[in-house]
Amino acid sequence: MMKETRDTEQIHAYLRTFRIDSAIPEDLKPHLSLCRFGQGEFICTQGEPAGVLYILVKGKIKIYTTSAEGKTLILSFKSPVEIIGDIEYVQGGDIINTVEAVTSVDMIGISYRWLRKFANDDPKFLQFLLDIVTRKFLIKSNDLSFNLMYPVEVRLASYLLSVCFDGTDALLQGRLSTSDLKDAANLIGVSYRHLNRVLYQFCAEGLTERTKDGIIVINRDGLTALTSHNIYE
Amino acid sequence: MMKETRDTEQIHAYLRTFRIDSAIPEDLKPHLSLCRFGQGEFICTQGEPAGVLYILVKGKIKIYTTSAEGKTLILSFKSPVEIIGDIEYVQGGDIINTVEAVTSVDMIGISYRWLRKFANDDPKFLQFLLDIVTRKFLIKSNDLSFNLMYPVEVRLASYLLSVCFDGTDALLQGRLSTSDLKDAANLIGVSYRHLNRVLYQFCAEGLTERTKDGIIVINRDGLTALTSHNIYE
DNA sequence: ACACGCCGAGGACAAATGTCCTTCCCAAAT
DNA sequence: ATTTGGGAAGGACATTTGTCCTCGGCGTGT
Repeated sequence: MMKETRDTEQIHAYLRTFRIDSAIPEDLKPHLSLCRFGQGEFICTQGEPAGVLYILVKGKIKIYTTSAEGKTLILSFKSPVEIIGDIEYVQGGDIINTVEAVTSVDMIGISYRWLRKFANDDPKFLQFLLDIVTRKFLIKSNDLSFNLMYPVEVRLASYLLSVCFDGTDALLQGRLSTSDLKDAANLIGVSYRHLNRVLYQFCAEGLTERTKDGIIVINRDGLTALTSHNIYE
Repeated sequence: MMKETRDTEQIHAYLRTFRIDSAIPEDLKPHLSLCRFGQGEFICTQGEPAGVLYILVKGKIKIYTTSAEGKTLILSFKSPVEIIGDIEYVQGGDIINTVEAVTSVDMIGISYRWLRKFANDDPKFLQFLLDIVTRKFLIKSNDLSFNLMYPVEVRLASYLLSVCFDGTDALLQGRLSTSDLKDAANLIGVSYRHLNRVLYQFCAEGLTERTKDGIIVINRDGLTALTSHNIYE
């Protein structure tokens, strides 16, 4: 179902939009392709061999990991611009996490084969990667500290805020469907049951409100007060 | 109390030992210095401006973060070879975490000033950094999943194992002092009280034993069984 | 309209974890 | 040797979080 094209125009438009034009060596540019994934499709699967570096340029993806026991844990949701497969490219191992398209998604794909040939010694490109990976590290690092240091209440408030005024879903401002909430619970690392309890609290305090099919954030400032300065991502 | 020298012999011996000789551009080599920190000394402090990249070549360090509320969380212990200040170098921000010498410590220090001048466009060096940072990312990523997916019991068992047969402290094989245990609790993100409870369990099951000033790991395989495949770091 | 079935919210209880406090042991000081 | 202080272990209780189950609403098919 994934559709791969070589729409050079489109690809370069994306590169310009996200200002990564200059990070891509000229020799590499002919080998970029544009990949469109449908909603729910898998972009890559944990444990399989890695071979393509993707740049997310449109849509929203979900990244999660599956433990040996089969438990699944959502690690993050990402919007453009984001890189997938960078870690695997550098380390040379199998794919670490599963990535799934939440909406329909456009990605620029670059085969490792061409990367090694045309980009592996290019300082601009390496600096670009380095910037990306250090950013990812910082985000992970914050996540980890945040999870260990703060109670569910704060983490949930923080998460609600992060999706509430995330420009990408302007239509649903502050609105979360039930399935979103389930994902939130998973991301936060707490049972859905307990998330509901905390949500009950939030509603009682007038911070949120329940609707037929989810919740709405009513009092953004109230939630902000809970998280003070610590924001997810 | 930190002592900085230019013992070229020693520095190059270290570089060779850890096979990072080839990652350092020749022009940069004259600007390396050897820094010795005493036990308990701070190598760098969260929030201060960053200026030096350090390579840990001897001794053991502790990395921790302090939250806005003043709570402190141990992120990791590290032995050679490890890089400190890489993220800050790439991102250009202040120091992210506090790093403290657990034992007396030798580090090779390189000023950002010289790095920018002699290494910033060097593919070998950039690849070296990239390798380091992706590794760090993987470790963080595992930590995060591990913490969210497994109960304290498993995390503690895993941690005990990781320090038990970590060659660096061969003399204390499987022996943990009380203060080590406090650190362990902090690292795992659990109260010391609770860690003691779990430890009580372990002792009851014959996995560990209490001594006058700490515990000893008795049954390594038993602990391994608990953690199955998931190992800290 | 009615019956059926699914799914989500919340109740009830159990397990995990945190907080506070008491007790006890050991080491240093007198 | 006695005292004293600090620190560590464990008891008691509170809070958080998980598991399991029930109930009710809503959509679907007839």
